[in-house]
Amino acid sequence: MRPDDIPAIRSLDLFSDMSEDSFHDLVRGAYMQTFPPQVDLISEGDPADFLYVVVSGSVELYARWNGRETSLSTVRPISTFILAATIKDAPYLMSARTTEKSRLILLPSQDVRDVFERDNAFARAVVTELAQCYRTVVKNAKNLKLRTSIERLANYVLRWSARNGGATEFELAMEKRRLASFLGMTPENLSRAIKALRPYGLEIDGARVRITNRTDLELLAKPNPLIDDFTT
Amino acid sequence: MRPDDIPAIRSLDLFSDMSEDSFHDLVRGAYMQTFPPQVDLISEGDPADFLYVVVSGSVELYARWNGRETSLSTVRPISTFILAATIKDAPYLMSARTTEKSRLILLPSQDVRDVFERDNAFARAVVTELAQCYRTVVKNAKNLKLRTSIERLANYVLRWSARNGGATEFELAMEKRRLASFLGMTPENLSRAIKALRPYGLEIDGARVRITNRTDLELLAKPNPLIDDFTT
DNA sequence: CCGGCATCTTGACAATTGTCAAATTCACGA
DNA sequence: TCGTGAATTTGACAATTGTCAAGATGCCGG
Repeated sequence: MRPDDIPAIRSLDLFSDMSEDSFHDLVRGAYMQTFPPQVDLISEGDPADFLYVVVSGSVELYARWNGRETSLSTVRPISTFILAATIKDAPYLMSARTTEKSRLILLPSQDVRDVFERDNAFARAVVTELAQCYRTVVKNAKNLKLRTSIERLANYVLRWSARNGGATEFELAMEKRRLASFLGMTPENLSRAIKALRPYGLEIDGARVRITNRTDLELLAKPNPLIDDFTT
Repeated sequence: MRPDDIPAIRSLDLFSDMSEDSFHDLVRGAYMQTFPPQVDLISEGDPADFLYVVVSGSVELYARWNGRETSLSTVRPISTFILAATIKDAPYLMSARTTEKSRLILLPSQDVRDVFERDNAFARAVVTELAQCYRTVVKNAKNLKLRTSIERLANYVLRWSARNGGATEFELAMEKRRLASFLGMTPENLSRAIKALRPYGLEIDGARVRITNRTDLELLAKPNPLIDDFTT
């Protein structure tokens, strides 16, 4: 593991409060690895051997059933994924693959569980992290069940605009195929949703997003902090 | 609070490991209350003033947006709800109402957070509980995104059959309107889904469920532990 | 036991979303 | 720069799901 990655992950909320000893125990058995794009990291159903930390690049979490596949989330630096499976020592519920060249840290799950048992500050940090994850998935479920695909797209764009400091123009963070899957629709349907939103003040040309009329777009999207605000 | 409710909630995984002192601190400020059916307990967006424990009856967690409403889960005895909001001191993401006459324990959130800070065993129990909640919602999201409404119904029935010890005949645990909402469809669509499953070995007459051909039903439902097994 | 009301079911229809095939655009390596 | 293959878009169509209205059923209180 590169020496300069240590302070980077140490500063994560999940690891910042724990004792120096515990942190040392955690990273002692860890290793860092760089993966090319589109590499399968884990497969749903596998035992949770590692807790992963995305240091650079990005990782897609997805799931399969009966020949169908859906994208559930994208993990960006610097954060961890599959913490719940690691702590519970349960099989992964989601598969993971890199979407681009990515540097990952792999922490052996047994070490994570050992430190979790010993270090109280770490145990509390895990709570905060899991509570955050839980609330994010609940918001996701609300988004899926309460909104049509056009509404989901409109709100997705507004969320990313907010994340970019309220920018009117920015780039899509993933290819459209993946975005469609994440939003719970087909790529064809996403194309049509994009066209349908043009009269409501949204233009997407390639990866370029332009909000031409925020008022109209918000009137249609009706963004709601209890679904769209990913800070609370 | 009735004296005989104390051992009942003390035996919950969430409370069983904590110190006697901590438990006492927790229940000292708690109060127990019995509510009639269809009483609104909390509303999404409200500050998380209490952690709730369902002692008897049942509570529906639901959410609203833009005039639409969807049922997200049903909490049955004995378990808690809205633990994540309580710990994070964040607004509720879901509303809650009793579905029947229910006895609930209300633990002031501040007390829960205080004990969480002090009692390490409790902090770890919270982790286990939250990890469980998280994985349940993830399974739910997979169910919604990967399956059609008919498949969701078929798997719902098989899950409840399993929960009833593999029974071939049992009663629906909620009215159809609520079930439809939970499964992400309209009541009309649920009616049709029920009819569509008759040739596949499922009969639902009123609240009575009869699996007449488990093989065919499973062939259609393709149940999967990574979506349908609520024990892992 | 009956009436009234909510739930559930059904039919007809509309909207949404998915599927398939073909055309077009785009990105990347030779 | 060009060619190749993947991604995206479009059109035509089908399947799924929702909406509305009406009728049937079931439950509860008087």
